[in-house]
Amino acid sequence: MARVRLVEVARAAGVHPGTASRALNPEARDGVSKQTVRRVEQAAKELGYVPNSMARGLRTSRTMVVALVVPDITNPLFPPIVRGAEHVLNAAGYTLVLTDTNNEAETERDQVRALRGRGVDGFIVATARWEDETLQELAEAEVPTVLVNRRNGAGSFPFVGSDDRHGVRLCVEELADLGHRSILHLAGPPNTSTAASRAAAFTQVAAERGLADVYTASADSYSEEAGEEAAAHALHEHPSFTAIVAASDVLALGAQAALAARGLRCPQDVSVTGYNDVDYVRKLTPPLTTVRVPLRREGELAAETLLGLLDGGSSVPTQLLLPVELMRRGTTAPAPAR
Amino acid sequence: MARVRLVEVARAAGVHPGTASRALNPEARDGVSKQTVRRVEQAAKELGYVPNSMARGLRTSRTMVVALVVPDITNPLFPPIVRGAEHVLNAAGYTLVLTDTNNEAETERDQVRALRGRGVDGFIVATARWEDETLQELAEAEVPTVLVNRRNGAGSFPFVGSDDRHGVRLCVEELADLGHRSILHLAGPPNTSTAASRAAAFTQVAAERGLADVYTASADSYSEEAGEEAAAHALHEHPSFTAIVAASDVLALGAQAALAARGLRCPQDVSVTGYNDVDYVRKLTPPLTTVRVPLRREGELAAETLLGLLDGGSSVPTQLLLPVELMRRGTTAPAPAR
DNA sequence: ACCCTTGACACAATCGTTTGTGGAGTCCAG
DNA sequence: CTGGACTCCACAAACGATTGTGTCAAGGGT
Repeated sequence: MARVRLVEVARAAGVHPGTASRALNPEARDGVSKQTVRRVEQAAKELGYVPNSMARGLRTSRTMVVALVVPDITNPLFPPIVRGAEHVLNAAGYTLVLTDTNNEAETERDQVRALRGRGVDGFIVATARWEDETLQELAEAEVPTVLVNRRNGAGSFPFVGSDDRHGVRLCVEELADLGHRSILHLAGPPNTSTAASRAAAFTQVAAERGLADVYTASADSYSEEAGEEAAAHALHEHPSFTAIVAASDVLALGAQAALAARGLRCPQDVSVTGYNDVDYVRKLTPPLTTVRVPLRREGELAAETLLGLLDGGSSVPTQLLLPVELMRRGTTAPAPAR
Repeated sequence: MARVRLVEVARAAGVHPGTASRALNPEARDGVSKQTVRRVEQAAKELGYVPNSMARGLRTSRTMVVALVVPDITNPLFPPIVRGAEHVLNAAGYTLVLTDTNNEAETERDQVRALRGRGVDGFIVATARWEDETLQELAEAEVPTVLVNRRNGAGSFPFVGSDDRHGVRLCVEELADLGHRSILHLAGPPNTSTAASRAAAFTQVAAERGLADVYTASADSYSEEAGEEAAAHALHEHPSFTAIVAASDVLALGAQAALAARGLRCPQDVSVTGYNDVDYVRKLTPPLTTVRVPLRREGELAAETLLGLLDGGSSVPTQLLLPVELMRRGTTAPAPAR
């Protein structure tokens, strides 16, 4: 059963295809009589007409497709974002293509180029590095793009993220209130905005609270192994820490592994906080104290922002920071007496 | 900077667009001299020619896009599948669109229809129910489709999954070997193939091992809450169980919750096994004994199968069952003396 | 010397929409 | 009764590729 085309609908309604096209398109329905619109719609419904989006795309050069670029869909940070974005995109008639860059700048570049060739209308990018050539390409070509979760240095794109500084503040203050004076910040890889702003917030808040014995160690990536390694090294140098503020949940897990390796208990000996409140960390024992980030909402807002860009034209790049919340759980406790 | 079209490449190479098209297409390169092919390729590269996939799609009615349908990308079961599928699809020049049905049959139907309208070349479906109208529609329209993880009753599509029966056998035998005689099977929702085959395997193996006191309880969905409820109910009726074989990891978590609610410890009082070996269950305390399923491989194979369908035409529907492996961890222990 | 084959390319139709333009009809005012 | 002003629609040209069918020349066989 071949697909029914616009011509058939037009014939059934006794009008010219062009007229049928306008009748079906709410934007252009002005020049068509109500009568005709009804007849065409009727015919379309009866024949089960589904417009051929390639023909349409060819003519209008809009595909109604947007791409979402993530480093690794396996990382529980991203599925909620994907979900949120897909939800609002679908509602607006867009289709979401997901692309997983495997955390490699090169694959990312290739993927994005391929997608551009496919005529994708816009990008939501969750992989931004601080210096990011892919994003630069997109900027130069003026491809509608919005950044989510992380941003780049150039700052030429709208960005939807969360209030990193406040999140870290919550952690540090909580720990300070619990009596901790000697705190390690386990930061993310330096080429990411999240790592940078969280680290900056850490030193600032530590200073505000008069914490003198603080230190920042950077992990090479947002992975448990990198976290463990960085934490182990830092703990070796500065065994005095009684608390660790990790820049992400997986880093916190790495930190806990490093503590365990040194025979330190969490939270009795050393408190640990995570970041993101990824799905499962509340089920661990002890459940991880962490900062809840509204990931799904980020995805939704990123999509909405992109939609705005797509039909509204370009406005001033928005920078949207969603509020975060401290989830007090089992990995934080009063500083041990020494 | 407008995109360069085939005409421009042709002009640059001094040939007709039609010839340029053939020169660039490895399939049709026969009727073109090596000389010309080289000139055209050269020109294409210099001008940075990227074919307009909509124009091409309109003409060839192939979009080089396949859709992957998942119930909930937030469920850690699916990201590895997505990843595997995307990997092989990309390598073959295809683009993957992800669609999350939110576990609702109706959204699924709508999404699939919309995607069909978009001219998607094929589907990989991970949401199959035993009786599935969406799949029936796809079958009737003869849309290239392969099922992954779960299959439907009709069996009209190729399927890539894992050896459910063997996985359950491993669990039951392990528990029997540990001395358990009274085992509960916490099954998934009855309209899924995974639930059915795992439950069938359970009763079969239990019979083989001469286990008399066995019972199967079905959860309404693959969710922790449903698992807890079903397990709580079963434990209320049959307090004698010393082990639970859950049909999925999240169900196992639900079962553990139900045990805790009754004041029973795992594994000292009751052993529990999960299924799938989803990413984080090994980090729980105690780490979950479960069946490892090669999810990523499933995704890869599903994609390969679909590719075969797409250019090879239709062969006999394959049913591919990957081997599984028991991960002995902390939630299984010898049966307590009574 | 003639015809036929064959290789290499040009030509033009085609995929299914959208959209600028023109034309037929109607209505009302001058 | 004529001439605008409208309304509603038909016509046809795009969009950018692919592909069946010609065409032309060169080459080879007899």
